[in-house]
Amino acid sequence: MDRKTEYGILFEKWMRIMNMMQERESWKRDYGTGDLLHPSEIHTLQAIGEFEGTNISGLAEKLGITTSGVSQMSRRLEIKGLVEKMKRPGNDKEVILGLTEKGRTACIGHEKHHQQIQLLMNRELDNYSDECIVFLSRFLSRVEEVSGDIASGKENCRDEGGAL
Amino acid sequence: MDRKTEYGILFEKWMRIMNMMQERESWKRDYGTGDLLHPSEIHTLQAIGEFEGTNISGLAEKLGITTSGVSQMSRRLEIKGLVEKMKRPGNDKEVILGLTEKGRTACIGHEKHHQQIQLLMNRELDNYSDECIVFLSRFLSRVEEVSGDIASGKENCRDEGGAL
DNA sequence: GGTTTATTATTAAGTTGCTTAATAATATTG
DNA sequence: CAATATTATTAAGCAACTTAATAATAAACC
Repeated sequence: MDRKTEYGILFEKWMRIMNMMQERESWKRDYGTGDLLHPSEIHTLQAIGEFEGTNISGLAEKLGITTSGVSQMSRRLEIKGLVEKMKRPGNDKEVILGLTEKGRTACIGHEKHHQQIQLLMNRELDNYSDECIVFLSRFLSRVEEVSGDIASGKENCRDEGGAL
Repeated sequence: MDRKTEYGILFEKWMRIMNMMQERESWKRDYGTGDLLHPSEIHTLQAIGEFEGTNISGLAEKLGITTSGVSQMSRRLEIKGLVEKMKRPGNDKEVILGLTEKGRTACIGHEKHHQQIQLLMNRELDNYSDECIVFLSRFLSRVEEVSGDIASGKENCRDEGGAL
């Protein structure tokens, strides 16, 4: 099989995988608390755990969304009993976020889930030579670079980048 | 550097790329008609072009969404002047979909955009040996397989799969 | 100290891309 | 011809945001 044909097949595979990932973005899951959490909810929860004690605007910055979005999401998580909101001591303006016990449980469940996926990848990678691993690492780095370049508008497009 | 460490770095890279792809899913773009089209709009448009003359429910099946969703999206595309709706001859029930000239222009623009991204990947792949290409192809196939398995519920989860 | 300005959080309303449920119209079948 | 099925649309709702407006508090300035 010639190289160009192989490239085409490879690209199609890549695109199919990307599409799968996008579909998966609507799924919800129980991380061990009995609640079905949406990806955005568990993602926010994880960030609250990682930056425990941060205020709304701090978290907004970390997540790259508006304070409004964080405010809404944290209220939802508070209602579900996963997050605690309290005033920062000596400051009546800022609201700082922390995990409840239940929230911590969900975070641990999420972490475990993450590790399970990583394990799957590790098991796959075990089948290949060192050279392959080095190549794959380099290739993914390049994808990340190029993807970032596109995102920062170095391509001739008005508002978007590609899906590489 | 030992293999396990390399695996960790690789996995992080993979996850970062997946996250980038997801963010990109909200961007809109001008495909040569002056309209800024959302990914879903251009995706639907492309499908209408591919299965020209299909009815609403046929397209819904192809896209894996409800007829209601297709009905709404096709109305939007009709309003934007990209899609034409008409009754199937000899049938007052079915609505068949086709592209307008403008819609065709957008589709061609989309195709070109696709090709540009593919070109970027091809150029990158040109730097590697045949062995690397064969490996990458195999690796992506495995990712697709495993990802599909997870999706069809072969993992111990209630409603979700992983992000491999 | 008091006034202006800035920071911070919330809320209301809007958007996208769907979903489910209800409705209406047309086809098909018995 | 009546009952059933297919098809398309609409209304309402949800998730995960956004922008714009509002309200409260803190900081800076004079």
